[in-house]
Amino acid sequence: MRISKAQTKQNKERIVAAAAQLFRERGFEAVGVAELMHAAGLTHGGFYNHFESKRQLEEEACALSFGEALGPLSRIAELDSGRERRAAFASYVENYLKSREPGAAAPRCPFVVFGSDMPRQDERTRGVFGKGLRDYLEKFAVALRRKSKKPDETRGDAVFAMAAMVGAAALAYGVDQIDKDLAQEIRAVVRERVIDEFAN
Amino acid sequence: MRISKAQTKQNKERIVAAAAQLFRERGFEAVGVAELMHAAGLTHGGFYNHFESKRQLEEEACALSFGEALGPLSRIAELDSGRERRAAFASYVENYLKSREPGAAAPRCPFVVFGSDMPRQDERTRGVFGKGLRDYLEKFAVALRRKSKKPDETRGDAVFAMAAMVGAAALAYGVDQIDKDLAQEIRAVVRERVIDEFAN
DNA sequence: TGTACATCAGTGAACGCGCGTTCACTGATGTAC
DNA sequence: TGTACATCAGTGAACGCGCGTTCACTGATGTAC
Repeated sequence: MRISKAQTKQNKERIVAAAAQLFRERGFEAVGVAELMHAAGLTHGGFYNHFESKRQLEEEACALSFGEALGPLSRIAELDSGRERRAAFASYVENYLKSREPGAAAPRCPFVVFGSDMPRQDERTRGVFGKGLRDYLEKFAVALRRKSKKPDETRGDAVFAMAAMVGAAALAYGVDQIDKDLAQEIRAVVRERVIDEFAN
Repeated sequence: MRISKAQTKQNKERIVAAAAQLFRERGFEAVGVAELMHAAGLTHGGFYNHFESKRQLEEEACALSFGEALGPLSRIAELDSGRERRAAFASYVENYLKSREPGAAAPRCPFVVFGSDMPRQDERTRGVFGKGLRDYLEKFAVALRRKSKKPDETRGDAVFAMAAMVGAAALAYGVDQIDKDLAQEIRAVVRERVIDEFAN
């Protein structure tokens, strides 16, 4: 049965949204086209009415994930008062490295999840990752700017803080199921140090 | 044709060694049993004479990788002089975050590569990861110990430095093919800050 | 030490399952008059 | 506005390929006498 244009557009958006979430939970390879379509309330046969291939969906899902990740950071960067920015940044770090529920397949940081797969992705998807990371670091630096620091020092702060957060998230996720205490310790240490060093 | 016991043992070791390298280069799923056996100079049919399943090989390859990763760090931890330890640690960080050749599928840090896949691995493999990380952090802390610092502060230093290094490696690897300058910048920033903060 | 037989690592064809992709078909939407 | 036809998103069966796994077979090793 033919579907209205509005409905069609909405269906595609639901597919990409479902893909962004599932890919972030389990990675590209572990989520199949049929499961994705089902998660969007459709059947697998119609997939190729919307996308040329699964890889193209991977690209669009990446782009959506990075866009969503950038939003909250942009809002911090836009705050005028330095005090407010630092308070908001502290909350951001708290949330990024808060302890996860045991069984919860929480939507994860796209940089952590997608990074490992980039070498085997299409050039276009890699471009999306690169742009996502550049934009993210840029906003990160703006969020961390201080009158007392030079711009390139702030840039370094952003790179270093982000690396520490991403590394902590990656390591903690790896041991979360087998050694919850260690996962918590890693998150707590990096959370406190990043906040101490860059939000106070 | 039957093979001597010594030869059999050596063949198995070659399979595990090849797997450790290939898995670190491309991840578990992207490397097939046939390719692995071929890399070890054998044909795929004999695989199950050595392993119950591909997953069991994944576990053994993980264990080998973590063992190999621990060695150099242990050697640093064993140095008596603090000055020597810090110099050796600085070299270690330099090497860990040195720029990679463009096409080189360099053997990567097992924590970066395997972490993402742990939630979908066997409990035993997750155990290997957990033990690998605990041992690694322990040696890391010993390598960083200083008379002027309390043990739990040193522990925090180890967790934080390792998170930053792992995060930098993960991010840099993700953008290495698409934006080499950004990858280099991330490695350089974290390399210098980790060395400044913990090796000086 | 030499001989006869059992063992078992290695080989390569084949199996079976899952997954990405294709296809014929359906029927409501969109369009032309 | 109403009617007739073309379009095309959605459906579910089917295809084909790759990969993990199995299997019958080989022949040198290991062992028993």
